Amino acid sequence: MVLELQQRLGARICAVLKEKYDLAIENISLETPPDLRFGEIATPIAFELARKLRKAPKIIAQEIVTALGAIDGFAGFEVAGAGYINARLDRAAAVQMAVSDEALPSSKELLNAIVEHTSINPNKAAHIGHLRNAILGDTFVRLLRAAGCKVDVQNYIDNTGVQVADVVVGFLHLEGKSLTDIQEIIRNCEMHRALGSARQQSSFDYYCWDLYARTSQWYTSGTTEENEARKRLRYDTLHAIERGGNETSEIAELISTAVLKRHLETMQRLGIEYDFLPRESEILHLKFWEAAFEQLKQSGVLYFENEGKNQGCWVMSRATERVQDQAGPEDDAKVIVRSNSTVTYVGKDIAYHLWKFGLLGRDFGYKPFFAYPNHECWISAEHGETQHPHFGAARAIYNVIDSRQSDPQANVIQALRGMGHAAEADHYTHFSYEMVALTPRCAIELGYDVSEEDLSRAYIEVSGRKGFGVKADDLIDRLIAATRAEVDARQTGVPSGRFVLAGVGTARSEAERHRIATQIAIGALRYFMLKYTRNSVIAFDFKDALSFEGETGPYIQYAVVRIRNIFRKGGTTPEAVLAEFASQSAAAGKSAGQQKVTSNTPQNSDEGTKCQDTASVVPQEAQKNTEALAPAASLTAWLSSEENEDIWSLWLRAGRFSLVLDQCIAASEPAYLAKHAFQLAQEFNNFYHKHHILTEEDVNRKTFLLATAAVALRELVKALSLLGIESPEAM
RNA sequence: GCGCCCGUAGCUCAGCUGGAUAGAGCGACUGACUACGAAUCAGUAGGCCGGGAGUUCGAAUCUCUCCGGGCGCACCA
Repeated sequence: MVLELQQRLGARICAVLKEKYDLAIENISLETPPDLRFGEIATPIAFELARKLRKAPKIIAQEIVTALGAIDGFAGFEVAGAGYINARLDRAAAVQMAVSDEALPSSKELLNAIVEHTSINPNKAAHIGHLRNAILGDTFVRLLRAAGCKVDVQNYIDNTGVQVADVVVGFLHLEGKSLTDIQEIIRNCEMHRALGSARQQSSFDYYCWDLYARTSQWYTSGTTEENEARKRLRYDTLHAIERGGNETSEIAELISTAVLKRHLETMQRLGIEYDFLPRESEILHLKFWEAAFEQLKQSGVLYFENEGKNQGCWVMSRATERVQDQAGPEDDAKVIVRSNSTVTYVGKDIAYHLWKFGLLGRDFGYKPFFAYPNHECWISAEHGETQHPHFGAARAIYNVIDSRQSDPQANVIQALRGMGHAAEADHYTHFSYEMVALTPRCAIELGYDVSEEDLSRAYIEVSGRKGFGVKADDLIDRLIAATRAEVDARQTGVPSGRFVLAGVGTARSEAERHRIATQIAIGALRYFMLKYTRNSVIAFDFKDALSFEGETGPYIQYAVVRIRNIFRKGGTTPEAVLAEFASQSAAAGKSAGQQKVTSNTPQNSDEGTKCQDTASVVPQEAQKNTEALAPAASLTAWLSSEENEDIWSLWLRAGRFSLVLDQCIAASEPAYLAKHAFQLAQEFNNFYHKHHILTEEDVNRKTFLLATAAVALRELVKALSLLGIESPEAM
């Protein structure tokens, strides 16, 4: 609603500037004034034009205002301050717009996009850092889809790296396990899992977490000779895995696949699903790099270095500035192919991204891998199924990768551009975010040894290698336990201050309690990860993450539950109320437009009768009284009176959704939506305390208040669902 | 040494492309539950927006510089 009106106003101002001053200004900056006293939309355009036109801003503003005339949806314009133009909305009209829930303007060309996120090395359990990645990525996917974009979700699996080799070394050489032993361990974990045993017994990824940390330590814990032998073992294992077709690579595949399944299960708890899992092993075996190498050589992006420190390597110039007159080797260049003719990580990444944009001329094989209730997730394979969906060849890609990787990401973009794929380079977004670290207090709480130096820091980086961090499933389990305690407390009538009314705590089944607790826990977790903007480091602390008050997911969910309770108690539904309110205000709007008051009383229409019988003892009088005023007039009065400013403010906030969505996508920043949802819930709670809806005697006003609640509900549920947070029926 | 990010209330953070009186949450203190459930609401206190200079009618926001903190910059993967 607000977005639409802003666009309308912007276009009109644009036209005025054109005809009046012959100025072609594309983007009229429009903003939200700090206070409703200044109207709903404002523009400082007159300030910008002051110098160009050599006139005082105030005079320009006045000229524009007079030239604007009347615009549909606006009540008027005025000049304020030193030259602001403030626009006041036609509040009754705006409310009607908000009720109709306008379709989203699909302003964006319908881009076919790939969002890649999660991408956890399949050698250990997921930790809180991975949660931030996956939640950010998943939420962004939801935002893009809401805006009408077709999105494939990919989760890149580096199953041939040293990290996997380390766990293989651990199993084979530290634990002396064989292939069949490992199969047995995995089977055992799955059995324990089915029985609902504790995480330590039932999670293969937890087993690997510890083993990986032990192996990492083992490499440096022996004598110098021993350590060297161990390192050799490590690289022999790595190379065997990369080659494939041997028992070591078979073990690696077994481990990484089992851990990957655990990751998908963990993420599924948060409502996160994937479409395709491309694996590094296929990028290797299907010779993606060889195809890319040819293209890179032909385009001249890579060149062979004959001297200097990178002698014998294929390298890529790093920076954009090419100092031509500077002779000699470019030691600063990025090595893509080593002197032993193996390819670096960035090289493989370039090949992979050429595939993403459909520029490689090769494709993966595809096999189904993981079944979600509503769709299948596919995985790359050397020899896939003949029938499979098509991935890749996207117009835009978003890589959710932490900010430490911005250098290699920039390298890939630079290579694309150098190869002449400028459009692709422009649509390549490194969706970067800062890490999740632990506060020293949290680290101590978890029982880790914290050094003196770390104690003095604000936060300590998590490390999978050291086994230092909070595992994702542990956190989710703790959250569910905490929310479950709250749900039970509200259930058994142990009140947090208030008497629990009979009937309020109607006995809920075990399954129901569990479901509610889970919804709240996930809501708390997702909101916690989304409320910070991307480039702020989250210093993780259980106290903050386990909080359900204030700016949290449960706060917003609670507002939803409150609204639902109102409708439940009132014996009506949001849909019915909105339908009634819409027909009422539409009819009234028409009559008001004709300057005539009709005797039409929409309250008596069949739609609205349900909520009538409980309240309104004096329907006849009430109708008589409001007849003189007519719903439109009273609506306008309610929306503009001082003591109802909170109601109008709530409607206005509710109408900002598409504007916020636009901003989120433009800035790749889901936190804006999180903020919006919280503010909306906050305004609703304020409204809730101030106006008691069900005891309102004026039936027209009661309908109006119910409609306000209904729109708030609709917008809250919509915003929450885009944040991946469910709206519980009860709490 | 080079590059990127951060520095805003006691703490954790918002502040969109420069704009009107710098906002939330937590914590502290005061109040409000026999109402549609208080996982809530109202109120009070708390700020040279790291320092300095510049651009501008106008700077938390842009530029430069200094200070403080974090992360990158390998033929590792």
